[in-house]
Amino acid sequence: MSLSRVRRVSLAHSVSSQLSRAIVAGDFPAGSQLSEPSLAATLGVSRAPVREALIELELRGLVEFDPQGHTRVPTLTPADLQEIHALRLAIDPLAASLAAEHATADVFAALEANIAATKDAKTLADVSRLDADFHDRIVKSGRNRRLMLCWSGLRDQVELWLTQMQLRHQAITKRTRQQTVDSHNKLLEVIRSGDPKQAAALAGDHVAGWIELLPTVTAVPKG
Amino acid sequence: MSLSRVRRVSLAHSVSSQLSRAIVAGDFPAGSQLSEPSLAATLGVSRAPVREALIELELRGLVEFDPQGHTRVPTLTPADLQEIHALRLAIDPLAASLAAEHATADVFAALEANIAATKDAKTLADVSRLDADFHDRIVKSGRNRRLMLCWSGLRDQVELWLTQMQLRHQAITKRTRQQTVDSHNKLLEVIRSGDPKQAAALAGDHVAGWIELLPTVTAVPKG
DNA sequence: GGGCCTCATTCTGTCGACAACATACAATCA
DNA sequence: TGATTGTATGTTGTCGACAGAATGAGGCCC
Repeated sequence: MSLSRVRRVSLAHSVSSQLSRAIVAGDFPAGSQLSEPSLAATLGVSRAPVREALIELELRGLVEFDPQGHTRVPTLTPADLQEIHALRLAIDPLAASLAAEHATADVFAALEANIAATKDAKTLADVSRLDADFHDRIVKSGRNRRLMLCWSGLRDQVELWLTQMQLRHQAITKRTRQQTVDSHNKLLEVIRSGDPKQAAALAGDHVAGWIELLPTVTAVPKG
Repeated sequence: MSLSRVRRVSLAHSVSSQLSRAIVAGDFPAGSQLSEPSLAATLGVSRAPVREALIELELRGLVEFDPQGHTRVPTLTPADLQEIHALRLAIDPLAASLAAEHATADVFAALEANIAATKDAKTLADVSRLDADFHDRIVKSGRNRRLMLCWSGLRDQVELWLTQMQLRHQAITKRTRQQTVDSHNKLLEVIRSGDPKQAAALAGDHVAGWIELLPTVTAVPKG
């Protein structure tokens, strides 16, 4: 039997990850207030870890503090989404180019598995989750911690936006799914080829394509 | 007389800004441990606001938590600087293109004043501060909060790196200064022209130029 | 009946205290 | 002497408590 390193996990971290999952999943309506005492009571901890988690979530864009100091779930507007997309148009090409330089075989395997899974996706939530995971692996393979930090914040906010638009359970069209699969396949191949510039260019196209895809899905909310 | 909104400023915010200034200024040696009790005693507050400030500083990259939970001033390596520069190569063009779309007359005035001040810069610290301010205004004029957040973190870390390299008081050559002035002038003009694509391209060149400039100043530390 | 004042509630910001844990050092034993 | 144990100190993670501010309900006066 091999012993593995014991890692102590703080309550604040548990609260943070639980809260971020809950917020992204839509457990709290947009604009609703998160009171520290009530969260602390619900989670069975004191206010201190809750407070620390909220500070972290604020910097990640999953909650915001109003002028009175109350914590609220932000109501993401089209302008917010535009901000996010503008940043992604700058970030994703960098991620792809770094991946082209540093990615290893196991990354490719994971990306292939991800694409295979995407072919079975039924809802927008499935595609979204798999897409986020796909880009997660690309970003991580680039080995740039600061880039990862920036990306993870954007990713969570996109997920939150999907939830707030009530798009999570909308069925996807074959065309949307196929488009995603094709796009990811191309991205994977160019990264595997190891050409940073081509990878960056294609990643930019990928994001731009996704942005253009949005109106078609937002046009019919409540699938 | 016009009344401005009274903003209550929390101790945590004061601690955060004081600490970030102190860290960037080099008051704490690289790698040194920041103990909460001692900081709290020095600042005359309890540990709670100090803790909150440290969490914020960690997400901004000005401190890091080691596995034991101790807070340390990160020792920025060349690899860190490379990470930062890679991100800036992606971020700055976006900032410039947004500025080209949204910047107003007062921004141009401020940028002109900044360039004028740069002509009198004596040390690398001067140039660095003015350069950071120059880009600050460009980023802010783009009206993308998420971009501003990302940028401000990078800016502080670059400042910290300059401090750790003991480059702050190094005299600058006329050539370096002139190069900065010329580059900023060109950037200002292309932003003023309102062409986002050109602005983005030029901003990328600007960052790349600055990166290439670095070896020449790091080659002779301790001016 | 409408506007104003008071009060109760709730929340945040801050504080001091305690337990668990890590680290360094001194003491002990083979 | 060298390894091990015990101890003392310092630090973090967490908790409960309190003051000040904001908010809303309810009563009161005109």
